[in-house]
Amino acid sequence: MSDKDIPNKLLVIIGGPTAVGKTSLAISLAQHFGAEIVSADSRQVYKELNIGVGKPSHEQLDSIPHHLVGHTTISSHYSAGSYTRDALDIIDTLFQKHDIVFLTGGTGLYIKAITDGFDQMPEVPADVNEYWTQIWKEKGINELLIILEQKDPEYFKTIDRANPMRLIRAVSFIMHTGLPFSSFHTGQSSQRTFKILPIALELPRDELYARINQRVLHMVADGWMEEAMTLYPSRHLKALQTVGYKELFDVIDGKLSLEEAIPLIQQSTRRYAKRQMTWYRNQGEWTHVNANDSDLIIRLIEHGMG
RNA sequence: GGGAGUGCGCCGGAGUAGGAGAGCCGGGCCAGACUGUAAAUCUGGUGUCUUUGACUGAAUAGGUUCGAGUCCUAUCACUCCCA
Repeated sequence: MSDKDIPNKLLVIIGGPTAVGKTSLAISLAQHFGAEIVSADSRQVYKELNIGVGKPSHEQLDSIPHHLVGHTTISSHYSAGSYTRDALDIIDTLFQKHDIVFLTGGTGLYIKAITDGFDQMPEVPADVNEYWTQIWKEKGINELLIILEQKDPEYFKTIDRANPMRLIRAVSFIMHTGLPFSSFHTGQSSQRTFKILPIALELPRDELYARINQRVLHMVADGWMEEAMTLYPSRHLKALQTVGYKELFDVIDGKLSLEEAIPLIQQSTRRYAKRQMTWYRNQGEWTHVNANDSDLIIRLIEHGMG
């Protein structure tokens, strides 16, 4: 497909680390351009998670249509794969009535799946994954490495052999489908029928870290602890393997006081933000813009619309 | 005022019967990886320099010794006990 065949549809992506100000900026941009917002956040998808994941407020959600926020539940097996299907569906629908759609959120992999696409491959049922997770816990990482080396020597060569999550994924896939995992990694990127403008918001490190520290205090003041208590029975679900909730569950368990937990939550949030910044620096072609420079962003979008 | 103890790299811990170490464990921080758990998971670095190596370093200043982080003296800081 050549450039002239691509319809004049533009997906504006607002990325950047947590607490940089994506949510409110995306809302004002969407209002400015009369558009709607699709979220790309692996934790805001759950209806049970609110305060601690920085979900937009009711007021914000009412001010502009949002998609993929709180549309699933923590007991589902939601993943990057399910997200990709859901998001592409919604984006296509939105482009039927709009020329511009905003995609915003902090989950780099989810955004990458939209921009570059995933290779098509069969689904692996959750219980297969759980089975191999159990094997890993009981027998260790070597058990997985042995299988992988036998069944998919190609992938064995390239995989990070210290990373249990990746190994569990690969072995689960291979044992379920009977096919080598690597045979599905064609690396062919999907051709989208819309243009993409990826903007990564950034702030000086000191400023961002100060905002994070402040935001954690606000979340606690807004009742984060109470939210954590209602979710405590679900603490082993993967949706609850989330910055802050882990620490608050320790408070409920009596391992920490709330006063001790707060600096720890601020710390793990800063570490999370750092990992995100690494992603935006090194994954994909992002235009880096100061988070306060909305004028520049508007000009970039207008230019992108052609 | 008297007594006891402890002092090393961003922090905590372990260890050291004179042959050492820019060393160990954990944390922090910095940097990195990333195609279905991704707020997850994983990796590396963290005295200085001209970096396959070299140099400086164990509170500070001296001393003993072939050799001192380790022993001695003084000083400083902190902790505890007694007044």
